[in-house]
Amino acid sequence: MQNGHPQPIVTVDVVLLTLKDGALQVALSQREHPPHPGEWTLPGGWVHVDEDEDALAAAVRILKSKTGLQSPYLEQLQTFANRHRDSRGWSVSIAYYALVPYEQVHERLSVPTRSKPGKNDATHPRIQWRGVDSIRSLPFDHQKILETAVSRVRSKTLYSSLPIHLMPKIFTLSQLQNVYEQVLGSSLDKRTFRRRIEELDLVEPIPGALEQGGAHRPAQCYRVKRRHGRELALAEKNLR
Amino acid sequence: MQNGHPQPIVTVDVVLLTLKDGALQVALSQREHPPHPGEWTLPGGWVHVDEDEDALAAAVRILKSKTGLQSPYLEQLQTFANRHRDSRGWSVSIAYYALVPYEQVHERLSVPTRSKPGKNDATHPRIQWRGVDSIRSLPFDHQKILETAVSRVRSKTLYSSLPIHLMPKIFTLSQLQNVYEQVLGSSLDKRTFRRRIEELDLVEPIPGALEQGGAHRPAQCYRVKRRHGRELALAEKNLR
DNA sequence: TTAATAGTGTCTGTCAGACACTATGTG
DNA sequence: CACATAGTGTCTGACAGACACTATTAA
Repeated sequence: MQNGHPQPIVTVDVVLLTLKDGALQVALSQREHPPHPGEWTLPGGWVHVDEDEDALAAAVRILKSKTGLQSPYLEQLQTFANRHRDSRGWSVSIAYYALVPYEQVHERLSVPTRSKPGKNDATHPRIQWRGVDSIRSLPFDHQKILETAVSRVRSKTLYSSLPIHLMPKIFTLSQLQNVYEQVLGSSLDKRTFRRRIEELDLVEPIPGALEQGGAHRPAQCYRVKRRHGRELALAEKNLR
Repeated sequence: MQNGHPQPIVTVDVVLLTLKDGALQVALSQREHPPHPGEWTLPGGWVHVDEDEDALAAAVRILKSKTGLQSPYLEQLQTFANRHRDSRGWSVSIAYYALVPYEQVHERLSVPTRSKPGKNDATHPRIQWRGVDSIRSLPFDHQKILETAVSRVRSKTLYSSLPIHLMPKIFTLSQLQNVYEQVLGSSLDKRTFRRRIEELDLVEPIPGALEQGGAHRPAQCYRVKRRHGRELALAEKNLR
């Protein structure tokens, strides 16, 4: 209650996406409390006005507490706010989407934390990965939030370097092209793809680094240029 | 307070834009109460959980109460949410932007309502139009919200038909091109512009309607095709 | 006639897609 | 050698920008 007005509930929900088994997958988290106890939903939570500086900080905190992830690419998606989406009352969900390389998730969720042995994180959150195109319905309006996020990621993939945030630190151009193709669900022409990547000027070859092992010509290894590193991703603004 | 968590304040702010005197202008509304009493800000207000169905409905209500406008093009912009933007506490602003033809605003704000003579709307809100590029600072974080909106409108103008919502019901292609140029602040090639408009397939010539009067060849009059009328605009979704 | 704006024809440089070609590793 | 994938050369059709040209009115 503020100035005589009852206030809506304010939450932040995060659509965390990764590429696994050749498909775009979303992280679902199991709810502990009503409404929908035990069901799998997008990771979300209340804004904590006493500890969160802003909505982005709330998203970072929630993502870390529910998945252990520290700093994936994170960007505001859209706000979903109406009377019916949550049975507890008129509610606002400031939705974010996040991209993370699967190798990074895998470390976090399957390997016990060695850095602080005294701290018990065995109760680490229950996360389930689901292919985004196999999900038919989710509690609240999370299905719609998910669809909005996937649609946004796919369309930004058409004209930006967004999928770079799904790559490991070192990768080849063929691997990068595969990631684009898996996100979009369609194949791309090799020459055109490489021209685009070169124009974007976001990656650079690692001198002398070649990927050996295949029964074929070894591939040049690339990395993201410094100024476009993952740490800067948080600060990136909407292009349009 | 919900579930033991103090809740943020939730408001909706609207960046209402029009084209007047050859430039993009924004509607500012004079605040009545603290904080910043008497100062000019973006029209905004609380979400009323008892009367608003959703955030869009709140934006419509706020816009109507502060400007008298019924149904301009209205679309969610972005949500600004942090601890510092409002001195009353941790606050959320779900920001919208709206486009309206100036002739329509002019009717509403300067002509007394004749439809319901018994109802007094003489106390109609104080609105001031300011060129968007002449504004250097606004209270709260409204400067940033304004800049985000203007930037979004300009970039969408580059690849969409957004400025159509700034046009009167009947217009010529030259007038439409002028509007695009005024929004963008740069001139466009006539041939290229007309090709684009034709491809978008959003407007149609009005049979037999020519704009007479000038000392030159009369221009064909156009209108927005039915399926793209202003009444549908509210339901339109983000392209990307 | 001139002036002014509406509207069209058309050349040209750029560039994305297509695809063939060369390069270089393994077995 | 065959084979597989990496990486490059290059043709071509589509198309955006540029701009000249025609059309149609008023005075």
